Amino acid sequence: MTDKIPVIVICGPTGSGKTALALELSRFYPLEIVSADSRQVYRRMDIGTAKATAAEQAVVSHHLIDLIDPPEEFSVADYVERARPVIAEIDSRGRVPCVVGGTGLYIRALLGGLANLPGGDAALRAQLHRQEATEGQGTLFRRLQRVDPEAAGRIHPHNLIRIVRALEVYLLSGETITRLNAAHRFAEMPYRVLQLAPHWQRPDLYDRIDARSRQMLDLGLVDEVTGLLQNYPAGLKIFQTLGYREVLRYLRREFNAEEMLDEIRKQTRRYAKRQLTWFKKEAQTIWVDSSIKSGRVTKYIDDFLLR
RNA sequence: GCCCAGAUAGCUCAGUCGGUAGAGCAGAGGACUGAAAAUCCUCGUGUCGGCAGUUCGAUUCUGUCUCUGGGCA
Repeated sequence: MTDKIPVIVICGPTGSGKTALALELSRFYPLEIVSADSRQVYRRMDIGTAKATAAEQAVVSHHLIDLIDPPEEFSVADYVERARPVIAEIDSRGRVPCVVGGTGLYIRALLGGLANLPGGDAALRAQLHRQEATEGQGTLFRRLQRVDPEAAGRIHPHNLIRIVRALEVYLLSGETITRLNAAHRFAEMPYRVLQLAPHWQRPDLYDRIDARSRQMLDLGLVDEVTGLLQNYPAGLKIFQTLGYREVLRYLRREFNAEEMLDEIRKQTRRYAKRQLTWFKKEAQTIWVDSSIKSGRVTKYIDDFLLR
């Protein structure tokens, strides 16, 4: 029980001040930051992912940032595999790992473990998508109904990505995703966790998102995307990233500058809402007044670390 | 000051041959186990600008007032 490594988690929606809070806390506690962000793992995606700046990274050690180049693929499993040893090392140095990020699935998998499923197979996925395209909409869903009716009952017929994944698991392992997941339920619990999330009134959060969207453009997001396009094809997955895809459409003249900004703001608000839905569902999330001055955050941490 | 056109959901607008109304967008809620900043689902009651008249019944017709565009002086 008590020999479990203590981990502080700062999660929550984009723009809620997770990074700032972590930096602030690192002045009072021997923290090292473990990013939990599916886009900050990419090099050359700095502005649009609101990555901690070099100066900020110099103040506290940051981990799991800038791991791979844009053409490379990355998954939850890669994340967990890399994060686990990093956390162990931080602990062995007598410091406290502080997981900071908004990618809910990564955090859940890190803290709860991942079921023993086969990894993603790009070629198989492409093949399945081809089947859907040639044989008509609904083909894969009907196939899933035959193979794993329970999964088909859970997954909406339009949610192709999920349908493909469920079929992929079956085709690669011979076992259904339903059965493989059933025993697991994110129940590993390898760490002792304090999970905090900055709390905001919705309009205030949206104001922050609006301001940050504009700031990203002011800092040169368009140039960042242009630079990426000079080196990589526009078909890469990273160009589906919020912010980057809107800039791409601007560069293709589908948007003018104002429409691009509006679209980034809107999509970011929607993203924040999805994140809120995710973290609200996790009962252990403690929503805290984000200003450290209230003393509430430090109280939680003191209690947690002294336990 | 006069003439014309508007005033309906947060926004843009449609509509009701008189039986209290519906689209798009915005917004809200939700799902999620190797693509997760991805992907997917659900949700539309609002003094139909105010007041009065006609009518069994007015958001709809009539009058009047207010406001907003545009035009003429």
